[in-house]
Amino acid sequence: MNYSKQREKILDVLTNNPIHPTADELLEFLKEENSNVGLTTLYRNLNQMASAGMIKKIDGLEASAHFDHNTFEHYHFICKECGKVFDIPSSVAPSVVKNTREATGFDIISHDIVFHGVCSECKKRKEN
Amino acid sequence: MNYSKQREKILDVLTNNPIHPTADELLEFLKEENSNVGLTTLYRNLNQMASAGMIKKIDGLEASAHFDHNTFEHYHFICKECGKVFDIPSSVAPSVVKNTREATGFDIISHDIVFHGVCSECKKRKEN
DNA sequence: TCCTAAATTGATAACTACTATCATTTTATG
DNA sequence: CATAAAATGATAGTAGTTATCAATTTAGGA
Repeated sequence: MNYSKQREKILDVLTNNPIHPTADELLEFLKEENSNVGLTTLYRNLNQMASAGMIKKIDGLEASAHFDHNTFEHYHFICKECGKVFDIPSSVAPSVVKNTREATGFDIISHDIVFHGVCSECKKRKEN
Repeated sequence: MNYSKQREKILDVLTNNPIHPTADELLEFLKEENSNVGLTTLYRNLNQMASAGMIKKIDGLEASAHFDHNTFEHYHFICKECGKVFDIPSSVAPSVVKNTREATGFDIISHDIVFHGVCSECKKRKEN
């Protein structure tokens, strides 16, 4: 990865912002500092830096929402090979709501855990 | 909420599908059963049923991804009043990856927890 | 049963977040 | 310097979703 003024600026703005800006918000911040960056450049750099581990992209799921008739509390696992979504029992994270409420004092209305990885079937298929 | 053929069909297809279909996939399933439903109607009903608690919408975050310079393992809380994103320490869900790996046998590459609720400041503001 | 108001539908158009294309510019290195 | 690789950014396009709104359907009364 080569150096570029724009990337430096983007990382700079991101580092000095305690909030977790969206691309749109970053564009705005950059404009305010008179360091305009093209939209494409911004997105490209955010993705590059995220896959280089320099920053973190928080997006949980792909573009489209999934719907589930199972309204019991449970979590989700998305296989990056086959794209299938699997249910994960809520017992894998006991008292996560209680812990979080105690740690923050916030009111928690809902929460979701999304795992990304490779499911059993795809693991098997890749071995052969 | 009044009865409607379309809503019944949508819920029916959703209930009989162990996978967690996207709106697009649902549209396809409905077509296969010769019960065409308009795109708008589908989305409207999914959202209505989700907010009525009849089904669950899995999307974790709003449309746009957020970026974070903090690459330490941590989770996120989104305040539904002010929209701010807060960091939550990973200690609120100890051994969640280990538990999930043991429960499923899946390879877990990454995971994210997103809480929705009301932050301290907004709680205070609403009291006054 | 019929009447009416409220709810629902669905075609169309629009919006938002994001990505592909590609000519131009910048950076790193021999 | 020279040159190849990398990066930029304007433009156009895509995907998922929502707004608009006239036409249809539903749920209760009279």
